[in-house]
Amino acid sequence: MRAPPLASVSHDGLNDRQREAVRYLDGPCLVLAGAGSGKTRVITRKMAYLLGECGYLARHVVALTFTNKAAREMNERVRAQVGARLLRGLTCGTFHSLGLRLLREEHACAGLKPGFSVLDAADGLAMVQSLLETTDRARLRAVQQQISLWKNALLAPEDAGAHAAGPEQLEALRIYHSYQATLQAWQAVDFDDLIYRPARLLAQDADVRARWQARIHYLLVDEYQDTSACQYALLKYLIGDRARFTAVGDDDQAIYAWRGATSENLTQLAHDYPALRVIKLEQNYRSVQRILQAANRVIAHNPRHFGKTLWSDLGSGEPIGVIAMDNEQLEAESVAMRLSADRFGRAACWKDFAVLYRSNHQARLLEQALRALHIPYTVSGGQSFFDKPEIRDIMAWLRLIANVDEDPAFIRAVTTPRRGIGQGTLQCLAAEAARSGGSLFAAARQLPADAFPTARQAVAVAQFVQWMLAFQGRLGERAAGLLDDVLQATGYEAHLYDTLEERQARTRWGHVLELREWLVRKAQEEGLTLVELVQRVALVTLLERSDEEAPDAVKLSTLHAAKGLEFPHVYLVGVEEGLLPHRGHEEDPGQDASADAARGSRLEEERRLMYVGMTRAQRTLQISWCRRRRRGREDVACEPSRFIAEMGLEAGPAAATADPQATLARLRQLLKN
DNA sequence: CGAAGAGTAGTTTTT
DNA sequence: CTACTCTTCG
Repeated sequence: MRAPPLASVSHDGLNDRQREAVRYLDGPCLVLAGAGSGKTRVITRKMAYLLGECGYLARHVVALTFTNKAAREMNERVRAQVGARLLRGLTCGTFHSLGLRLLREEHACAGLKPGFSVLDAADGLAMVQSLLETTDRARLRAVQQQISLWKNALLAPEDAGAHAAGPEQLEALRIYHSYQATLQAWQAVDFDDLIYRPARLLAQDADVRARWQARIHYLLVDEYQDTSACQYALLKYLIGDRARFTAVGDDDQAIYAWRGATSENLTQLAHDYPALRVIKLEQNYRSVQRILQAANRVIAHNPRHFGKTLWSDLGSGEPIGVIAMDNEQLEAESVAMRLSADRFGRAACWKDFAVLYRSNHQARLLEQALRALHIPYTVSGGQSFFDKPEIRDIMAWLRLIANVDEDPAFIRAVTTPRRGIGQGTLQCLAAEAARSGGSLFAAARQLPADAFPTARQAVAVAQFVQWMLAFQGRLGERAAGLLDDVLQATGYEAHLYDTLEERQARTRWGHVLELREWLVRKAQEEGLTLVELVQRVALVTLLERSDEEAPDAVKLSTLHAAKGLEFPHVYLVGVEEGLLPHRGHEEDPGQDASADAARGSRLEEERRLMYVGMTRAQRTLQISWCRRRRRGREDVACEPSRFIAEMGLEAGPAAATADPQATLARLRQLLKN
């Protein structure tokens, strides 16, 4: 982060407001931190303050974030200030990882066995599919999302009925009931359960509540505006009457309402804790004035609860560029070329640049365009390492060893690599499981050999069961040896080379070895058992090495994934009606009195997304939109986003009047030489 | 049972 | 255009 000007700070590098936020420990504290106002600095300094000067023991301090990356960064920054020794025992992680830990430690009270599984979204969707018996993907996702929203609103299946309206919601409710029952039968939890179940448990069980409240003496929450009702409930139970906590957030950057977050939690906090000290951070240390002013104008179109006015003394900066391109292909090419020219012209590094967009699929064209000009880049988000089929294959084995009752893992493990067990055999097992009410594995174990159509199937199943039981008995061993034996037993490497082309097999096997390395390293570093490792993997979205090595590369990122980051130069692409704001989110606020009108309209959230994107930029901001864009099959005409008008740029001789197409041709010529 | 082929549907954001 | 699903054949 850029060093603040000397005049406004004292020796400790904090301004008055920031210092107040760090030092205030007497009661509940809410820090309203505008974009670029030094939020991370405050939160890490406060942790250092607690652990250092105030003598809090690390194991009594909990800091919660939304992403693993944010947690890791926070950890490092605090360590740099207080040293590794004082950090031992500190809980600094995501809501989900804290929830997982609580469930693990209190598994008996929660009605779970120690090796319970954590299902990822794909497994959850598969379960909804089997329950709903349809292949309509849109419908399946809608049901899954509805269930997720109910959980985030802390509604059990029994309670959700009161909030379900219409045949579709009632159907979703029916699925919700059986969904939870099936999870319990599998001894599995889904992502949302990692918050939902701990919150319920703390509400119901006074002993558990007392245990955790005694343990947490101070709690800090980052990105508080993105908490759901469920997460807020969890927080309240953890905080207890002591109410020693600091929440940091910015209602203007709330962009996760679609997954159950309610920025009402900000106003709710003042109601629930009348002693709440509210501190506003309004000086922006990131962006030049032109950018900040335009962003302020855009966000001013939203109704706002807290009157923050961000200001900056970093100079006015260059005008914001807005250009229109004929289609997304040209847009991507022009970004690539302007990027090249910019880097040269400003003598900057590649990593000083970011290209931001609304939705993931936009990355494709940009990647192509950048690759064509040999511009190094990294893509944030996108498909995760742990989503790769070869990784899911191996993980299915490990998950099954940890919890033989988890049917999704069973199905995957028993069918890959192919071992003569297919649809027919699985149907046999499913029938038995349905009859006895047990898991597929239990069925495989119990079913006599003559229950299968062919003897071959019976043998294959029996052998698989033997394997599994043998591995299960070795759960206590070191992860490395067990893992190697699993790979050996499955013959996975040979399977890859048998079924794929040489090249592909080699990369995939490489991934498997990477996974092996990662698991073994984790096991050693943090002293985790295989069971713990397997549970944690569901929460890890990216391999950690990916941002450890910091190559000099342009960052391609969705707006959502860009939150919390900053770049000297930002290109914001696809700023059109229908994309940003996204289709179906353009309705004007106010008219309908439906439930989510209270939560603020979707348009407002899209506007905040624009605001987040703009405020990532430190020095220059380039915005582009396309006159035509391919949507599905057909080309459609597009109009510039209303947010461009809302920026209120002075109509000058700047970029608006330049002919981008001509510029493009000129640049193209330039690059040829 | 499993692999290769043809046809078909699909585009928001993520822990 | 691509990725995935369902179908058909060995």
